[in-house]
Amino acid sequence: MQLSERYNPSEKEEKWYQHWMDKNYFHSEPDEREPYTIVIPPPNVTGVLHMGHMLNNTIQDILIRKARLEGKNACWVPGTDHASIATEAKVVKMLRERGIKKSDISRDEFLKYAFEWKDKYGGIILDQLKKLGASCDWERTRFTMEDSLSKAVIKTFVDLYHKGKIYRGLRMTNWDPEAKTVLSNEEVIHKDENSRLFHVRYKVEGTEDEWVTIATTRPETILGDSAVAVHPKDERYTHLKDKRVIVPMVNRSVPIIFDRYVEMEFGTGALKVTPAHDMNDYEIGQRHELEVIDVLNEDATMSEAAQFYIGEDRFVVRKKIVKDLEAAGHIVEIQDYRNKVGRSERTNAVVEPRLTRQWFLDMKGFAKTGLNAVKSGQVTFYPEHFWNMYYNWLNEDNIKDWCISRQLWWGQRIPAFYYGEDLFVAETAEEALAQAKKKTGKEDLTIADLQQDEDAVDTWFSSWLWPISVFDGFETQEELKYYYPTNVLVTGWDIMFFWVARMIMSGYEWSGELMGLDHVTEHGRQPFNDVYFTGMVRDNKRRKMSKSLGNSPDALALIDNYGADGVRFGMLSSASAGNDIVFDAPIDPETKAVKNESKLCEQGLKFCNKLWNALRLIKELEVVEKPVSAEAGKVNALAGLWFEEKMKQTVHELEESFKTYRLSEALISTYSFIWTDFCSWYLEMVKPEYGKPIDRVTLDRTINYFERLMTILHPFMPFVTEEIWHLLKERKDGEDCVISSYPKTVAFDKALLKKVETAQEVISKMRDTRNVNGVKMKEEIKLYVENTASSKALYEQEGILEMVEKLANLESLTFTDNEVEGTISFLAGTEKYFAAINVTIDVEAERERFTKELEQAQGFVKGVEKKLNNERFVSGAPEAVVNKERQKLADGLAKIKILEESLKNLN
RNA sequence: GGGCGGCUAGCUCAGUUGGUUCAGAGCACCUGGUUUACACCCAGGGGGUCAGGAGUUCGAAUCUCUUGCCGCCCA
Repeated sequence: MQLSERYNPSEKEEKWYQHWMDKNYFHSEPDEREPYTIVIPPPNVTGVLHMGHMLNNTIQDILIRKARLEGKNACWVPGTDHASIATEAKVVKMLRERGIKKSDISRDEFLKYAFEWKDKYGGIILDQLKKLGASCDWERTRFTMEDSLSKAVIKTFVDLYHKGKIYRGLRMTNWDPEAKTVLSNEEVIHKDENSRLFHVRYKVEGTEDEWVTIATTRPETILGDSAVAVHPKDERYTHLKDKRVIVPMVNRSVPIIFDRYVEMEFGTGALKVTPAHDMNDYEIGQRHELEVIDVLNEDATMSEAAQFYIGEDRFVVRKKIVKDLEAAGHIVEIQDYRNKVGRSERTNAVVEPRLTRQWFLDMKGFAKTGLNAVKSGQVTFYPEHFWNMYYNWLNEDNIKDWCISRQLWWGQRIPAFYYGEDLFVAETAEEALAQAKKKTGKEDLTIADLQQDEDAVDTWFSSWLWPISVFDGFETQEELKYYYPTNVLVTGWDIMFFWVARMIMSGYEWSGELMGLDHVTEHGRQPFNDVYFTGMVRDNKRRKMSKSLGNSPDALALIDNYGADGVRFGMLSSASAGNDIVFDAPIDPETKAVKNESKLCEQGLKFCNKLWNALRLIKELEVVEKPVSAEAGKVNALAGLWFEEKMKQTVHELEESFKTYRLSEALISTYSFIWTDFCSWYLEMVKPEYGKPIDRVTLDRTINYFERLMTILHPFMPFVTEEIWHLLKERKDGEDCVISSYPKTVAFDKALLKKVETAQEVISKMRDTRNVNGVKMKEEIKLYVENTASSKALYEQEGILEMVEKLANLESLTFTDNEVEGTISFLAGTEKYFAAINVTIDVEAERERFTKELEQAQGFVKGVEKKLNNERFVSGAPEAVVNKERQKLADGLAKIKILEESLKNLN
């Protein structure tokens, strides 16, 4: 067979993905096997694949593919969430381009356009996941706005309302003036920004020239001031008790109030109070029964109540009012200042505190449940320390009620119906009507008399149901009972509050009601047993990679350049759980644009090529029935024995890594097992001399090992392993790597591994000796080993001697009882070797080398002796540790003896 | 202000209950090698006071305290 010189990912990957799809390998139906379930943290329907998705979904795919190989019923449910704010913005934009204003069309018409948009663009990210190799059950693809999932949202809303956990109230809320909707606290991102602190003086009422100076970063809100507050203990202001000041411009007389909230050290110690536009001022206002003057419209332009600048934007007004105040002599000082500014997570607009009437979910009980789920171990976090962040948010001192209503159309409409002052919450208008009739006694009421709430619920109020709703769990529990609790949720820690915490809450809220007490008592109420938090993908300046910063490489371009396998390797090899990863995509110094290049991904591609070349070696060998020589037979047999044990050892290590989600570690172990142990040692052992054939038994065994390696590597690099799997031998229909079987963990022969390791050390030392002395690898040389009990024991293992001869390219390896004249000696293990090298020996250099080694050995022995002479160590440490120390001492002493002899012989 | 995480080789990071010469990997670097599966390669090599200090222990990169710097979460 003729194989191309290099592995070419692009031509293979599409072919195999299609093959897996044709075979329907990713589809899962409940059966008698143990399930292994993952629900995807639904990406945003407006999203395109970015580095975070690649990391996150590579991890999920590794876990799900491994479970599949282990014979479990692996089910990975994909899908998207409807992302109300982001999508509504996109749809509004699309409409604008078509010359349609949102305000001119009805809610239903708008939704029609929105679904149209979603059908066109909403699946992009899922198609991109296929390029990455994600083995999702695509038949199960769900969307948070589809019927069944929407019904679940409505049902749970009504349920929570009747349980008394949802209420409606007038509160200070976070207003996004761009999206024109309220936000939850979690959707506001606070960051330090440069601003200015303005010191403005207000005249004390009834005086000619007495002033109180306040400090503010938001002078435009002065127009809505309804008091000036000072600290009751602030002596600078005690004389102003019961006095009033005049608010500049609007000339409103407002009281000077005394409130302990005021920080005396900050600014001038006097605080302007604007209850309508600041969370804290609102509270002060309530305490002192102050007037609430709302000077802003919903789009953050000045309202009629402001009296000035009506209809102008708040930031424009900020500049104008400073000028006008200055002209009127009110500005005392302007300082540069840094303060926290809250911006909308989605639109980046500066969030405006605003008094609005909204729906809230009472979080007290939920928070307790959420905490307990993790504390009790029913849900386990990886890495553990994320518990701290979780606790911090959920503990009763910090938890805030969740504002769940949004002033948007793209989302599930709140099932609340108003009739005058009365409110009816029901799953359908008909039910609400029935309630209304009962309550009012008016039998002739119709649906048209009821007014449904205009708002939609927060997107997260639908995605928190995801682990249940993707199985249609609120309608029928058959699938839910099989797949729930899911095994693991893989997500970035930045989404801990949005998803992780709330999914846990909803899981505990409804799993029992849905599946019955007996069922959840046995299987658990938690939506997932484990949570694997990934880190954020950052650039080399440690900034989070994002589209807006332009510092993220194009995910698909990376796949084009290195293959999905290469990219998966690159993503994962740098990603230990929970730690942020610095991705090495370089920046073009000229264009300043990020290049779609990566050293890590390149390493992945090179690895594919290494595998490919190992395959080429095997495929191009000529085969005979018997080994070409007795020596070859012995080496091949040893290679087989050894590699079998080495594989068992590696599988054991991998299992340990997987258990605690150390996937990066697992990949590196697999990589070095294949590259170093298989290619550099095993294949070199069994590889025939140039032009010679290989015997069939060895070749078959080698193919068998290679095949098992492909299964082990498959979860990490699915495409190249499938390709090689098929080229290794003829396969029957359906005999594919993706569904092959993963090796089980079994005990392995440590003694044999140790012997081969020692032989490898001899070979390395011999190679080094050649290197140092400038002896070519091709030149065969004679090597002697001192005849000792331990060297005898080593070479009693059949094949070791032949292995050393072959890989060190020796003419012979023989035992000797004496020092061999005119040779260069070296130590390997506790054995002394003499290499008959045809060079004049530099006695001084040799002496130096031995002396250095001797000093090292003496230092080592000294340390060990100190330990062993310590009573408390010998009696206190475990016996195994003490024995190891004794062995170390013996080995060290033997080494010293040899080195001393060598030095003596030099003289 | 409350809390969390990090500081280990030039760079990016591993190091699991303290115990093997435990100080490690990859990249980068240096030396040698190409008719031989692979130069996307092979064989070797150099390089670290484990941020500083103190403590616990027979024994500390690992546990405790403390100082410094960096990053993050919450207010």
